Amino acid sequence: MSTPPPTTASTTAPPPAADLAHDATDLRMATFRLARRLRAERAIDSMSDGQFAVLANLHVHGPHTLGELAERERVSAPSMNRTVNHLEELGYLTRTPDDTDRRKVNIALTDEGRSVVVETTRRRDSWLEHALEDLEPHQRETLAAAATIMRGMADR
Amino acid sequence: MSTPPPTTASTTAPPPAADLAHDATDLRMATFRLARRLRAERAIDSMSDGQFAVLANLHVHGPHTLGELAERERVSAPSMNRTVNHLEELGYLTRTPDDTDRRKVNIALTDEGRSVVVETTRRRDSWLEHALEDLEPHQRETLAAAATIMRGMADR
DNA sequence: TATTGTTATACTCTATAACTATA
DNA sequence: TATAGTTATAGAGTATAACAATA
Repeated sequence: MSTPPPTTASTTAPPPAADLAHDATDLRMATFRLARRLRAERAIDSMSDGQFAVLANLHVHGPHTLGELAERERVSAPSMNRTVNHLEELGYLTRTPDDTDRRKVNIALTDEGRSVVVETTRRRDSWLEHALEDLEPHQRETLAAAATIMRGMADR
Repeated sequence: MSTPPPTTASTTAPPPAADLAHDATDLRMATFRLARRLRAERAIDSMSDGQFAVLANLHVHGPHTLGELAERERVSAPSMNRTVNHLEELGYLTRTPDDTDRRKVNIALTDEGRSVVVETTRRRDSWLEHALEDLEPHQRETLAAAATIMRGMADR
C-alpha cells in the first residue's frame, strides 16, 4: 500500500498523513486554477461561461424546459430566460411549447449550437491533452483516478 | 478541418490505457464541476467571484497596482477599476498613490477584507475537508498528488 | 390555487473609447 | 509621446417582484 509518493513534488512535500486541512486547501487552489485556465479556451470569445454552460447542458443531457435549465445551472428563472433569449436570437437553440403541458417550453440545441459546444469542448480538451502529454505516465494515471473522485465529490 | 473523433463520451468506462482524449475530457468535466461546487461556498453571498478573486489575490500576493490586478485577473483596466471602487466602498481595500510614480495607485487589503478572504476560504476548505473525510485514504492520496500536478499544468 | 414562464426593474461585471495626470 | 488610471457608455448576467397562461 505504501507507494512512494510521486517524488516530483517540488517545493512542499509534507507528510500527507492526516493533514486534511492542507489537502483541502491544496485541492481547492489547484481546482480553481486549472478551471480558470481551461475556461480561457473557447471557440467563440464573445460567448460567456454561462451561455456556454447552457449549450453544453443541452448537448449532454438533451432538451430541457426553462425551469430545468435554471435549476441545473442554479440561477433564477428570469436570469435563465434572458440567457435563453440571447442564445435563441443567436440561433443556437430553439423554443417549442410542450405538447402535454402548454405552460412549459422545450428548449433544444440547433445544429449551430451543437457545433459551438463541440468546437469549444475540443479546444479545451486539446489544451488539456497537450498538457497531459507533457506528464509522466504515472502522473496521467493519478489525474485519471482523481477525475473520477472529483466528480463524485462534486455530486455529493 | 479534419473530422472530429466521436467525442460522444459513452457512459461505460473505456480502457484508459493511452486514451489521452478520454482522460482530457474526464479531467475537464471533473475540474469544472468541482470548481463550480466549491465556488458556491462563500462567506458573503452578495460577493461575486470576481470581487473575491481580487481580495484573494491581494491576500496571497500582497498589494498590487490597478494594472497588475487587471492583468492578473485577465480583465480590462476599467472593469477592474470598477470592481476596486466597489470593494473600496465596502471597506475591503484601500487605494494609496505610489510615491515614486504618481500615476500609479497601490491597492491593499484592509483587515476587514482580509477576514472576508479568510472566512470564505475556510468555508470552501471546510466543505472540501468533509468531502475528503468520506473518502478512503488512497483516494485522498490520489487527490493530493493530483493537486500538485494540476497546479503545474495551470501554470504552464 | 399552484406551477411555469415571462416581463419589469435594478445592480454588478464586462468591454471599448476617450479623457486626465504623470513620466 | 507613452503609460497608468479613470470616466463615459453600452451590453450581458444576476436577482426579486409582479404578471400571464395553463394545470
